[in-house]
This record gives sequence, C-alpha cells and structure tokens, in this order.
Amino acid sequence: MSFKTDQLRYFVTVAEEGQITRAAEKLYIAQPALSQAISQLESDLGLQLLERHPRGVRLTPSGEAFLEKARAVVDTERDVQLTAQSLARAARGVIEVGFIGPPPQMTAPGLFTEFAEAHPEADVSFRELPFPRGTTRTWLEGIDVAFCQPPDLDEHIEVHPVRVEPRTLVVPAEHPLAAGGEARVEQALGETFISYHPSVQARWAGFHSLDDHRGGAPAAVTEDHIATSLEMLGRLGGLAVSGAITALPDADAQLVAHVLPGVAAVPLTDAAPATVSLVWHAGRAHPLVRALVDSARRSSGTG
Amino acid sequence: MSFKTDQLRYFVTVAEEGQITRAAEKLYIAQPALSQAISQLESDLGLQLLERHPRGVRLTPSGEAFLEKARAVVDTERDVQLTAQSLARAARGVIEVGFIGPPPQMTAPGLFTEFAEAHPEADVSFRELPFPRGTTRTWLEGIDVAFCQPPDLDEHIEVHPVRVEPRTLVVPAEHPLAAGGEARVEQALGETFISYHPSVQARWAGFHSLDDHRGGAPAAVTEDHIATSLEMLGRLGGLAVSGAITALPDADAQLVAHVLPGVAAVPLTDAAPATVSLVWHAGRAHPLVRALVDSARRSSGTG
DNA sequence: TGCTATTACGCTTTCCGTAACCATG
DNA sequence: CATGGTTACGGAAAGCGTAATAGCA
Repeated sequence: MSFKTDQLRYFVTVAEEGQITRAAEKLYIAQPALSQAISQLESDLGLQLLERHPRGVRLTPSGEAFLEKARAVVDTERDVQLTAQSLARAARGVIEVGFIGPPPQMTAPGLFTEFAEAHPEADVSFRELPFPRGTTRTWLEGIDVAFCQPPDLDEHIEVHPVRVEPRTLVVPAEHPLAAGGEARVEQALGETFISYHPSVQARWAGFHSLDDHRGGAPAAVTEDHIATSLEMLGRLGGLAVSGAITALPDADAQLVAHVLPGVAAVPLTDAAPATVSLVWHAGRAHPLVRALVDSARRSSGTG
Repeated sequence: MSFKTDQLRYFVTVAEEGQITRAAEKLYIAQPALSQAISQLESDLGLQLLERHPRGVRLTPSGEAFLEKARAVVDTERDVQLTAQSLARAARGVIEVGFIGPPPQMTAPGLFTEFAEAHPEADVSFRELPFPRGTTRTWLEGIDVAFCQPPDLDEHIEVHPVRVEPRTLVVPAEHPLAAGGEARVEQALGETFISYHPSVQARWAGFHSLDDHRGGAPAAVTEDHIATSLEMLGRLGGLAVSGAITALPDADAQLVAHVLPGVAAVPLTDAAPATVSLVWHAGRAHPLVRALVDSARRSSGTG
C-alpha cells in the first residue's frame, strides 16, 4: 500500500544520475541493493519507470511524470526532517546561528549579549557557513538563522537588517586607492577583484566586486575558487602579491586590515551600503529565532 | 536518517483521533504496534510530539508544528500514489470513467462511441460514483474522469461541459405540477424536496432542490440520507407515497419518468440549466483523459 | 474495574551486502 | 574486456501481533 522507506528518494537519485551504479555510490548503498529497490518500486506500482540500457538507464514517459511527483514528496519530507531538527534544538534551548566573515560576537556584540541576557536558558551555538550556494534554503539546512549579507531570497526566506554600513575595499597598503583614506566607486571599477567559487550565488558574489555598480559589464577577476571566509582571509594575506582587491562590509574590512599586515581598508563613499542581516527560513517554527529577531528589532529601534 | 515507512501517516492519524487506540483501529494495526511506532518516531526525532494522558493523547506545541508538515508529506505521498495508479492504468490502456446517474452510454452515447472508435486500444471502464462528498480530489481518487453535474471545483480540478440541458423536476404523475408539461421555478419552490446524506457537498446537493434560486432560504426537505444514484432511484420509486420531489438534469429525469410508473418529468423553463460535464484532476497525466476531453470538445464544436 | 498507554517477546518480512552472472559497445 | 545491470543468497533489523503490565478515574 504505502511506499517503502527510501524508494522515492532512491528513484529520484537514479533519475538524476541516469545510472544505477553512480546513484548507489551517492546513496552509500550497494549497487545490487539499489537495482532491486527500483525493480521493487516498479513492480509495486505496476509501472515501468526506467529503460535499461547498457550504459545506464533512461526515464520512460511515465517515469518522467512520476519523477515530478516523487521529487515533491522527497522535498516535503526533507522539509519535515529539517523542521523536526529545528524543533528538537528549540526544545533543548539550542539555537544554531550561522555566519559569514568574522564571528558575530566580534562585529555585533551588543545584539548577542543582549539576547543572551534576555534568554539565559538559550544555548547559542555559532557556526561558520560557506558562502551561499545552491538555493538559500538548502544552504541554511541545519542552521536556524544566519548573520550575513543577504543571499538570494527564495520563497520562505526572510530577512531582518541588523546594521547598515559602508561597503569598504580591502587593498594592499601601498595601493594608490589606500592613499586618500576613502574612495569612490568609479576609482575602483577598473581594478581586478578576487573571484569566488563558481557555485557561489552570483548576486552575493557580485556584491564584493561591485557588480551592482557596473551595469552588467563583468568585473576583471582572478581565477580563485574561494568558498569560505577563511579561504578569503588567507587570500587577503597575499593581497600585495596579486594586486587583486575585494569589497566587504565595513566592519569586516576594518577587522581584516587590523589583523593582516600590509592591508588597508578603504570605505567607498558612494557605493550601495552593506546590510548585514539576520536570514532565516520562515516556516521552521523556532521560537528563539523569533526572539533573536525581536531583539534585533528593538535595539535598532532604540539605537 | 529517513522516516520509516508509515511513521508520518501513523502520527497524523493519531493526532487526528487524539487517541492511540482509536487510531490503531482506523489504521488496521494492533494498538501496541502503533504506540511503539510513535515512540520510535519521537526518539528518532529527539522530540516529544505527544503528551500522554489517561484518556488519550494531546499534541505538544512541537507536535502541532510537526503535524502541519507531516500532513503535507502524507498528502503529497498520496498524490504520487494516485498519479502512479493513473499512469499504470494509462500504460495498460485503461481509463476509469466515473458517473452519477444513468450510465453515460445511455445519456451520451455519441461521445463514448466516437471516443471508442478513435481509440480502439483504449479500454474504457465505467464506474458508478457516490454523490460528491469531502473534497472533490478525494472523491475522484481512483477515477480518471467523472461524467456528471460538476462538484466543488477545488484547486487542480478541471471541468469541460459536455451538454447543457434543462433542469427538470421529477414529480408524481398526479402532482399539480405535472399538469402543464412544464413549470416555472416559482411554482416549485414551496415543495418538499428529497434530501441528501449530510456528507454530500452542499452546493451539489442544493442544485437538486433549487437552492440557487431561493437566495439562501433553505428548502423544505425530507429526512432521507441519500448518497448514491441507485438510492435516489429507489426513493423516486416511492415518490407518490411521500409527495416529495427533486430536480435532475433533463436526460436523467426523462429516463426516470420512462422507467418508473406513476412518475412524471417536468422541465423548468426558467431554472439555471444543468451542465453535465467531464471532471478530472489536472496534474494526473492520463493521456486518455486528454483524448476524451478533446473528443468532447470536437463534438460540441461540430454539433 | 474500565479505559488507555507501555513493556516484553517472538515471528515474519524487508532491506542490504557479498558473490556470481549476464549483456553490450 | 570494461562498464553497468540482474540474480542468488544469507544475515541483521524493522514491523507487527499477542500477552502481560502499569497508571489514572
């Protein structure tokens, strides 16, 4: 009557990989087990889903139609899974706060100490996030709320701005741009920028190379594949060597300039500012997230 | 990692019943098995979903939040299930046509013979449906397309009108209304109408007691609990005894008057007409349904 | 004592891994 | 003969039923 535990997930993976062997590896089960599971599914349904070919499998038309629905189930199931984990954390008083760049306690101590005092029972756990990639929902899996420059705002993703601050260039100390102490966008557009791993969301990455100020024309970029803050920090350490630069939210840039020798932070006077924000998935009912957002709302209201 | 086969379905049922024992009966499993399945789920999730009380169980706040998502999974899973069955029928060339009232071959022979000739490979199976109840989607489970006066048009339910015909009263032959051969709505509004089982969709039932012509005022009705066409036919056989009447699509009414002695069909000249239609669930990709609808579209275009 | 939930235990089926086999370019 | 899918079989675990146990009106 019902589907067996993993049948649908297995089928979706096979359909995506176009090959049972590769799907089995991805699913961490033996290939014959998967082959059998799919056959089982087909016979349960009385419906052929795959054509077997010597180089792999292909979906039948029925298989295509079925795949769409199966994927919906897998997705909703994943959603329950994550919601449950979030609820379980909430029940234990745990909240997972993801961040990009310096730990939020350093750049926004007020918010988090205030929150900790208001909720002494809460156990706040900070977790470094890679730069946003894939869908934001996927990127946030396992995280209750992220503290960062906003990623793509897919459906169900909500944002609350915590602080607005200049976008600031990080440049070698000897760089001409460092001379004035501040700079205009126009002066920076011709520079070469540190680039990101291709999987990083384009909009988010573009913020750091001022793409929103160059009207579609691409920035000159290096051939890096940077995907995390620490990788970026390491890259910035060798800034003088490459001559490439990047833009960061001001607090992050100042911190970098303070920590790394030979690196200067140069605020852009006329760039759209950075809006460091809380980002979370509505529809996961974690009360502490609500509370943290309220905290932020109050302090931005007050100061 | 994943949910076990029936955990979510079990949980939803328990939540709805508020009691493990009753839920177990509804699910056709032993009560301890269900108790254990729920405990298992809770421990898998690390999350308490239920408060146990001596008279049953109640959802915790987490349980409430979880229930909502769990229900979504169960619903999507049901949808795959039904889609798969529909696809399996399609693969075997079978199409399940539901109907209310006389079999469609009697009242719409043209449509179905034409369709059968155009698709000799198709194996059309006619199935009597109870009057529409619950959501139309649920009512249509296992049916590819229904032939009837349209039920509630929930999301994803599509309709194609096949023929428009007068709404016709079925009355005892000696009834004053039978005298003129036809009648106006006003003359019938004061009559007592045969009533339906309370689970029957109100709008659909109301069509038969002219509720759409009495502006919210309820009709005088009998205390029947009629839920199928055959029950209705039986009831109409005793029409003279009770004095109650009903309205049907003209073809149905004429057939009844022809078959049952002492019963007359009296078309209403000024009632909104009956629109006998094909009704199906979009998103179940059954090619023969498309074909049948196209058939109907062509014949209504031609004649 | 009546109602409902849990624990104990054993049987059956499912699931999956290993090994061996089959088919095609 | 390399690649990928299927069949065969055995062991571990899941799922469910029966019987016995526990807690509250």
